[in-house]
Amino acid sequence: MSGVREQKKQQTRKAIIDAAVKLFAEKGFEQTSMDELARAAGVGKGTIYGYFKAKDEIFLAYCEAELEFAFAALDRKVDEEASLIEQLVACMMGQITFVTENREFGRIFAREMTFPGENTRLRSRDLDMRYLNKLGEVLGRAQLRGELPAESELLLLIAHLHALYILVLSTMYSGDVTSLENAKILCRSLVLQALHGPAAIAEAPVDVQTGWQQLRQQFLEQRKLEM
Amino acid sequence: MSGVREQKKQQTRKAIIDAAVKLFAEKGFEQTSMDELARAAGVGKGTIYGYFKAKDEIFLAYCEAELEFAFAALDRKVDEEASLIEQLVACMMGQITFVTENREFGRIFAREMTFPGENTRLRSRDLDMRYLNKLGEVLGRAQLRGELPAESELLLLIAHLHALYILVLSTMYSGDVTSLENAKILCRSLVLQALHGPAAIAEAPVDVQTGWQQLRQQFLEQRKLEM
DNA sequence: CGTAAATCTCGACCGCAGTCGACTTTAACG
DNA sequence: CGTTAAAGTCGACTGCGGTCGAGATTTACG
Repeated sequence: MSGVREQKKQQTRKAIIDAAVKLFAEKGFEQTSMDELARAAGVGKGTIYGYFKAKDEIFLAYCEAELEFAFAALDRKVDEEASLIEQLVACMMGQITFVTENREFGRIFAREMTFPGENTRLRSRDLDMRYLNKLGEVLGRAQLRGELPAESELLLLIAHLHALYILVLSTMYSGDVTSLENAKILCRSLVLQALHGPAAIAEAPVDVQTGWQQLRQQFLEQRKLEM
Repeated sequence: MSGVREQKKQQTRKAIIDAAVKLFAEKGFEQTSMDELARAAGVGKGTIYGYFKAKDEIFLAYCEAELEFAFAALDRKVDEEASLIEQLVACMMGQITFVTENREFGRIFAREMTFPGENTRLRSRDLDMRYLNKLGEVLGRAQLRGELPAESELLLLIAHLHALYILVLSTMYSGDVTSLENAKILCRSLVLQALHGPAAIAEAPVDVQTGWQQLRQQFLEQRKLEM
């Protein structure tokens, strides 16, 4: 029962993740082969599969480490005194910025989180629970402040906002939105609409309106012209 | 210039797609190898890559054919006389039903549509434009009927509804929603909220409220208990 | 200790998607 | 026609993710 074995296992696991973090960052996920990874970690290829079911899973482990940073940053970024909308936009943009820092990384991550395969389902669930909780906190505080009707269904609202987040992410991969500023404008417009109904934009501050109009114009032109 | 060559090309292309439709339906996308597909289509494996860049692309071609049915069905299903909400729910459920008929098929499709890779971007854009247009029609008619404020930003609303559709799809793959009925309840609740604001559920008909409450309960239990 | 069982490690191996360049068929032109 | 260039076809081959079972290492126990 001397933890020799357990200790070694932890070491090996760490060696694999460390090697993965290094290689994924250096040359990308797709471009890193399992053979390389095994060599870099100083273990046999088969050994890796004793620790992770699949390459994707290593990737998610890597994500978890990275996500610590992202969430810590989020806590700093979300100003509890700001308006509900600004807080929500900050939440969404925090995630989007993070995911978009490495485009390829982000796509795999987003795909796996949004439409998880059988083997990554539970893990992805854990991960997005954290984000959902964050949204819940923000909404809960707003409800206490009276900025949100008391009879709002928070869970439904969370789902709603999560949907908008996924959409914005999607537009960044489909090419409809190409900059973080535009993503932010889209976030703000959508959140506004979600909280204040279909006519929200018409009643919004001028800068939000013009921002949206520009985005709208870009979208229409792009969809017409391209291909 | 005698179209002999062109004609043959069309034949070959058709043979490949036909074989793909047959095999994909029979044994699934992942389980069908390119060697098999080539043999079934009566061509060499390399030849396929003269017609399609990658396996995914054959898949999308297959989708396009299937989608014809789905859209035709959609036109039949969406009752222009029904309330806006029912029409929107019908749109969403039409897509969801279609995508979910073959789970694995649906996941690949949803992933590729929501977070397209470089090579499938344009094609996926075409495909979802059709759905977006459909939503636009429904919303446009509702606006004329006065069921929607005149100052609504239709494009933003379309984006919004599209987001909700993706979310519902996502819940079906993350395991939070497991039946089409529940998906429908979620759709209806979300659409209601999107059109009437955060307090919409509280003002909704009783059956919608209880449906949502049950779904909510299921979700909470599942997330607590599992794993 | 010794030894048997359990656990862990490894790289040869498998099946697959996708490439390559040798080969065949068609088109173009004198 | 004959000849040449272009277009199309093919399956052996490459590199990959993932498996497997033989062998090494640790544990449990007499």
